[in-house]
Amino acid sequence: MQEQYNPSAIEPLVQKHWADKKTFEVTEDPNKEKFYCLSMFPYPSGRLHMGHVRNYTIGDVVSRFQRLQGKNVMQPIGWDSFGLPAENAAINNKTAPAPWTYENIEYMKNQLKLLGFGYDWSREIATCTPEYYRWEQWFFTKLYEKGLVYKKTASVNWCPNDQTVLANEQVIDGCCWRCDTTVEQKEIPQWFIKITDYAEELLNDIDTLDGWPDQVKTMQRNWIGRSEGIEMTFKVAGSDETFDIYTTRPDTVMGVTYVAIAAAHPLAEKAAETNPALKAFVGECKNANNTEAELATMDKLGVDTGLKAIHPLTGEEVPVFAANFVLMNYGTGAVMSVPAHDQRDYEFAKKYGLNLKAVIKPADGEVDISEAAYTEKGVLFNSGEFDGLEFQAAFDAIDAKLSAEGKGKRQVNYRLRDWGVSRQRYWGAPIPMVTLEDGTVIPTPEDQLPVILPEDVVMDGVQSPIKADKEWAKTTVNGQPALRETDTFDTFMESSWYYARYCSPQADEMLDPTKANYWLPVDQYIGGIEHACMHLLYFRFFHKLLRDAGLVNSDEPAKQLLTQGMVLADAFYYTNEKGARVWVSPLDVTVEERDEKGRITKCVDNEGHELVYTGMSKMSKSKNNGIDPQVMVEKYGADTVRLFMMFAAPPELTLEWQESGVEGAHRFIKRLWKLAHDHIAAGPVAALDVASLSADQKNLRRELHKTIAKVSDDIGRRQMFNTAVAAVMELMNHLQKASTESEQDRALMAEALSAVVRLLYPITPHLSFNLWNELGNEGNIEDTRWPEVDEAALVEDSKLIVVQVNGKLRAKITVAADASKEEVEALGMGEEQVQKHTEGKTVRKVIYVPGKLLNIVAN
RNA sequence: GCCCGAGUGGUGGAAUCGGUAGACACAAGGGAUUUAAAAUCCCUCGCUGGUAACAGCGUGACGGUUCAAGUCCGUCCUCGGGUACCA
Repeated sequence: MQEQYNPSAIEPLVQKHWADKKTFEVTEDPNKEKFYCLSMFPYPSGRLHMGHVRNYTIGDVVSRFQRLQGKNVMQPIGWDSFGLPAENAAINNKTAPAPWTYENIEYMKNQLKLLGFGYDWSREIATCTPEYYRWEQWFFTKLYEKGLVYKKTASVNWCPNDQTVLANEQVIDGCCWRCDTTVEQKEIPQWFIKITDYAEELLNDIDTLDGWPDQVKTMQRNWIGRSEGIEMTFKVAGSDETFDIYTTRPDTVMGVTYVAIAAAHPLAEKAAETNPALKAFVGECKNANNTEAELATMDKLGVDTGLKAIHPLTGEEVPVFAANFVLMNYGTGAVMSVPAHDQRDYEFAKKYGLNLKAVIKPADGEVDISEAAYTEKGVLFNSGEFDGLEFQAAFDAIDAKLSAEGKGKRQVNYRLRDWGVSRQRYWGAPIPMVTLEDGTVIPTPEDQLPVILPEDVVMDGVQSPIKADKEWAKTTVNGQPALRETDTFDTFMESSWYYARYCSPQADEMLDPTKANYWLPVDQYIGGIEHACMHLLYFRFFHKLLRDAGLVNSDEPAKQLLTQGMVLADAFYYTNEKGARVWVSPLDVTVEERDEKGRITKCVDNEGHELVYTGMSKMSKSKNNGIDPQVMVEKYGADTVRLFMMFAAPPELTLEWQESGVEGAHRFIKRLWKLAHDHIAAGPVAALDVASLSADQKNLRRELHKTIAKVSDDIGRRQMFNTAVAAVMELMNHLQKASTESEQDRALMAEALSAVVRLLYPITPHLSFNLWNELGNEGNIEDTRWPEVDEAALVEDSKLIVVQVNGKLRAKITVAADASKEEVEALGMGEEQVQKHTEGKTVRKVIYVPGKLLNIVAN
């Protein structure tokens, strides 16, 4: 054994061993409990970043821990390889998206291997290959046949200068990111999948996701947004036209003083024909960006259409406004407005001089709407026959009346909208639909799948190559000429079922149900919280679609979910002669001065520029503060990088990259290596005889077994890897101070080191792989079992009791483990500090938490 | 705007079910070792007062519940994630 710890010597050898022995390749084994551990697969952007390293280290820790629990662990990896960045990179580098993507995959694959992740590489998939996306295309045609797919027009961001569709990300302050032209909205036909058919089940089944964080479950519930309300019909005065509105506050319906309709509503468009001001407004609204954030924060504008609507209950006529905050695509395209009881309506009414009519008041007082709307639920007044009713009674009564008159009905609505899967981009899976000469649209027949995306293309930066090449779309279906769909799928399609494909990655069908049902559901899924609503909802939705297609037999795709936080780093800049900020990589920064607390007060870069330190921010290109994992692995070794990542923060919080912390992790590993080396160098060890241990030895052994219990719980149940590492560090501090003189001292050290090496194995597998054999153990550490707790070693003869007076700590006493409350109280009262603080007071109450705390309440 | 989180020493964080606030690290300061340095090892380290014993204060802010609150409740502030075509 080498005296010095040298990761660059051991890590490649261990990695080669894993590759040669195919240690992590697994097959279905009905005799073993399975464990499917899945990390969200990466987009092959070029190089691994620290966010990936964090995600995959967590996955590897869980996988290796479960393996030592004796389970049949599958941990696959692949590439989410369709997407927008490949198109941009292709344009910039004058190449095509495919070769750029495949090169990135090769590079990043090597980086993953350097980090020592225990993947079953035989299951690797890339979603941009026809072998993968053909089944997605096939499945889409099956959904179409089931009636779960439909086509409708929907708006996209359109740059009139580039003649191209832009993603939301490519629209900056309403303008094209490339040419700065004002972006317009354009209605085009697109494909949708009816996720709303599953809204109720997706909502209800959240209750079964016991292993998911409450945070994610709450976000999904709100995203689906079930509401109960009433849909009612308004007539347009002096015409036969009607329109519907939906409200969750039917109790306020008597307070309606106007209605608002979308600018794109047929009624508004018709009225605009004879109303120039309205026509101008309708035109403006067409070009407004319609992201939710923008809609909610923009100025609420409207124009009177001149139309009057007839209130379905009072028969009164109220004005109809066209408004920019009502969208034709969402809901019915019209809303009733109750300015007295809705803040948005209140502000709108004040702006346009519309009436307010208060109809709800608090049960115990009067309503005041002089400053703001009264939005609480209360008691109805000013509402004729409904006066005096409370919310639910009013809801029921108004529903009954509207239903009886055929003017409305009770309805459950969802905020969730159907999933638009069409993208007007090249680098994605072609949507397998064709249009026949007579205009009929049908799915691509199964024997013509996959619809292959050509890879040898030239990106002109404007149009998708399969749209630019007019020949590509031409095909023949059932002997008739036909045109292929040239839109591609949203890349969320690929990431919605990859977890199932991993179970049978080479199957000549979408998936092999026998294999899928062995491995699924995923036992542990790990990824960023940013996916809480979209990816994780599509993922759950797709699983139900697979189930209803008879391909899997479970209801949910993943039992347990862990959402990891971001990775931040220090950011520094200086201002150059032109006044621009030049961001300097933290690796090129030298700290010259610190204040008395150790805070940075002066730092410079390699060229001597004095820098401004801006604190921690998310690792990004724009701030030049990304730390390359590969550089860190080369400098410290993979085990150190992994250990630091797991130790620096709990997995769900943001993690601050501190190189001094990495050095600390490295020092710890070196201390362990030295302790093991010195122990081994001292020669053979006798068997441990627990009965003969001294008091000190017993205490040390208790620390050891407490640590085993804590680390097992921290990794296995709590997923607090940081405290698991801290516990091992604490144990190591004890071990380093322990005597090694007697035979039993050394026997105890052998037990401890063999346990420590296994406790750290999930986090530092290369180190543990080595030390396991160096310590004289036969076989590979992968085939051993997690250390067991000796309950007998945990027993304590005495307990430390905290003594408080009125909740303030005054003394600590040690009592026999089986001491009674009376004995503890007597001992506690006898303490000098307790006497002092109870002097002249009467003891009112004594609270005793057995084995822990005594609180004496006195005044 | 709306939905969801987070906020604890100089710093990252710990405190698992309401019961000792600051585990474990990092940084800083002091010391040992060394010709010297690196490395390593030892000590100190929330704030205020005090030589000390000790006392008071202290978990974003302000209130509340409780024998006891970082933890529960209410109001607010700041930062982060999402907001349906970034992945």
